[in-house]
Amino acid sequence: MEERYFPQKNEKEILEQWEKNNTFKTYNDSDKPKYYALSMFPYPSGKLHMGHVRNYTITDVIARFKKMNGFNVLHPIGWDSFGLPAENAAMQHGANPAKWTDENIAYMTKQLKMMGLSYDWDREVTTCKPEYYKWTQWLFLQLYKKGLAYKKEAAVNWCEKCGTVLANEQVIDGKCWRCDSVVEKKYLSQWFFKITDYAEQLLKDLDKLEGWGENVKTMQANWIGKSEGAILKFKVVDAPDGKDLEIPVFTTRPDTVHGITYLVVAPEYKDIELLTTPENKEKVEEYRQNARRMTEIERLSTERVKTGVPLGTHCINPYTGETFPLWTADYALAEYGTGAVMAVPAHDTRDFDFAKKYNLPLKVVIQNSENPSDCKDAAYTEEGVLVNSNEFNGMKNTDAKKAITQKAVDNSFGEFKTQYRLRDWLISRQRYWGAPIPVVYCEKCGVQPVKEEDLPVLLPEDVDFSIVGKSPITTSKTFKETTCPVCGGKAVRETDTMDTFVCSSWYYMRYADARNKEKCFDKDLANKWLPVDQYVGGIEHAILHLLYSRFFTKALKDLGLIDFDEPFKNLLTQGMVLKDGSKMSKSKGNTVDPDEIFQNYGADTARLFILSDSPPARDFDWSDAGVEGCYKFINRVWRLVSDNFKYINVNYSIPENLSKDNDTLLRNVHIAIKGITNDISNDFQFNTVISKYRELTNAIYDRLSKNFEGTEEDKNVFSFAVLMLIKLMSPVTVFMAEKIWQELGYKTSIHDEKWPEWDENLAKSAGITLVVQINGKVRDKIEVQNGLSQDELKEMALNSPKVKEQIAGKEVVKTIVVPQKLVNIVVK
RNA sequence: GCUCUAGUGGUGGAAUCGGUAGACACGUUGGACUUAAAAUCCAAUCGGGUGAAUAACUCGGUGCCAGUUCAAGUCUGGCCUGGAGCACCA
Repeated sequence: MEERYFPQKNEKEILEQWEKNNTFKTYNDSDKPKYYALSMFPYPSGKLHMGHVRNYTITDVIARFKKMNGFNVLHPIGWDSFGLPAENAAMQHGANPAKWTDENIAYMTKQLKMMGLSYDWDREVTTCKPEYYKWTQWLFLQLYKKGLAYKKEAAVNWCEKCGTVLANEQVIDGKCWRCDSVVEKKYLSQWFFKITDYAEQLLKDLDKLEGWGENVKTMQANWIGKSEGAILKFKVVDAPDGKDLEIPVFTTRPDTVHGITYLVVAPEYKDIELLTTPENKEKVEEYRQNARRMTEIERLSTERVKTGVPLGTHCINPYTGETFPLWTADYALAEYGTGAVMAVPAHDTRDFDFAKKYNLPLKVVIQNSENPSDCKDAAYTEEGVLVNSNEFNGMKNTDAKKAITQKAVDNSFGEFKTQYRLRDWLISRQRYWGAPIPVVYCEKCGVQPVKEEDLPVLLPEDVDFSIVGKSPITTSKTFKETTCPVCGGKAVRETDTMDTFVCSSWYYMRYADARNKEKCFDKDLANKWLPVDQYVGGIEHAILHLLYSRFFTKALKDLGLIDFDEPFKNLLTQGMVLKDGSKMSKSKGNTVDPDEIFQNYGADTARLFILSDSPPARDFDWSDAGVEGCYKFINRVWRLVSDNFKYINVNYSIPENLSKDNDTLLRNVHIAIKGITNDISNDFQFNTVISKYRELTNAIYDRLSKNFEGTEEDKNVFSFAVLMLIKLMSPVTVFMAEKIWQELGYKTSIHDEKWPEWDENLAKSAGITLVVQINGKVRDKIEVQNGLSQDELKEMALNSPKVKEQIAGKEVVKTIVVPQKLVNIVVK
């Protein structure tokens, strides 16, 4: 055995063996229980970054641990390979997006293999390949048939720089999630998925997801944004052309209805022209133009003073008979509720600000009886009792909500209503590098889905990427013109492609049956492997990918394609990889290239280090010294074996009645097995797992340095300790463990070994340190043997000379004995 | 503003049930080995105080203020600070 460990040479050699022996292939038929471990699949951007390394290492260790614990583990990988960067590369360097993507995948595949990840490469999926996107298109057609995919004209988010529309979820602070440029509003006809049909289920089923972090669940709940309230309708009394018009509003505060002093409609409100008097027309029109020109950022700014203009018309309040004016103001949002708001300045801070600016009246209808407010300086938004509200006076406002809405229901001017903030998912993209939306437009038959047997609708290759301002796909001469699947007449293809998040909303199901040419996947296989037992990825997908995937799962279940209704049972959101306290990024120039680490220290060091310093969910600060430390530790373990090779007997047996030193080591091994197993099982605390590797290593070295004579007993216990250490480390330092295993003469892989078990009686030290406290302060520590009775412990504590000295002349009030731990003597 | 999350040495972080605060490392300092260096090994390392002392002892200490308890990093109430998400959502 070599004196030093040479990662570069050994890792390469071992990789070749694993590949040859198919060590990590997953078979569908197995008697073992299944376990599905999954990392969020990467975008093939060119090279792995440290975030990838962290993500894949965490999942890999979980997969290997579960495999050693007797599970049939599915641990696949693939490529989220559609998307803009490939297209941008094509535009900038004249490269073909497919070629660019393929080259990146090839390089990153090499890197992933170098990391020693236990993937079943036979299940690799690549979303940009026709054999995959055929099924993305097929699923689109199923959703279309169910009415869950539809086209509508709407105000949508437009990113000029990316030349495409974006989903709501992809607009961050009014900016594009990808390129950070300001998003504009455009009115376009676009394809949507009806995710809002599932708003309630998506919200309710969050409760089922016990293995998800509270942060992710609340983020999703906030995004879905459920509000219970009422729709109340108000008749317009003086519409300019004498029409009978009604304005419905959504409110969560029907209890304040008697306090309405005006009503606001959004500038984009559909009937606004019918509600405007001729005298006000010009001003209203001007205001609407302005509102339209404003960017989301300007409009959403809470700093901005509220503005608006009166329409000149009025409504009547059916509860009071009072009339009140109509205004338009951009603090009312067209897309939420009905686009109209009843304004109660006394009890809503926004209405209060607006009323104050335009000198609109306010009317108090809720009072706190102990501390009444006239609402002159601020709106009163707390709970209270109704006043100035006719028959509802004296009622608690929480009760009044229901009673007042009920009155509207009884008199047909309102209803109970649950409102969600979630909007439908806009999936059209005016880009080339995505799955074409499989529909055609026929002059006679209108919108028609492509026939399933004609899938996939292939991306054309005769496209020109140099033309700016339109989707490259529209430059194809062959793509657009086609025939109608119904009448056979002339038709044109949809040139929009699907949001890449559609592709990634079902890839984890495809892994169950990745090579199926007849179906998107076999139902039984999907039901067998899913849901994913452990999903690992970045928090940045807390809403986007994770919400879309949940929607897909529910929709696919309703389509009868699967039997489960949540895709990911447990979710681990790993923290970021930082360098010098801030996120690694090219622009900051603080990146560390994984290749360099693999070259200089080997993949084992990278794996060990990235798990060692922080728990997985927390941010991790990369330090060169830390890498160095891990590399040293790997060599320390290697030397432990190589320097003491002569003492190792793989067919060891542990005799009874060990010497004290050997007994201590034996116990330390059992303590380590127990601790490491628990740490992995309990939230994957890999940082403490690695400290326990070090503790055990230290304990074994300790044994060697004291009275180690190389007797049969010494050798047997030492052998046991070393072999267990290597096994415990094998999910993390995968190459070194395998190499040592081979050096010890094994012909099979250590990665097919069973996880070690511990003996509960041995997983504790032979004696305990009894802590003796007086009034809760530590005063003495006594080494005692295990298993003494409470009285014996108490006796020993009271006999301690230090204790005697301290309690002399005082009265012992009480003595508390904690078995196996401490005695606390309370004195006065 | 609302929601979630965290706060422990010089640093990363440990600490099942409330029971020795600071495991394991990094860093630093000193030492051994060496002609020298690297590598390796050993020791010290929360702060204050008493002591000639690397002896012995003692007090304080887990963001702040209270409380519960024999005992609080851990439980309860109130605050402060950082991070994240949402945000004129009626």
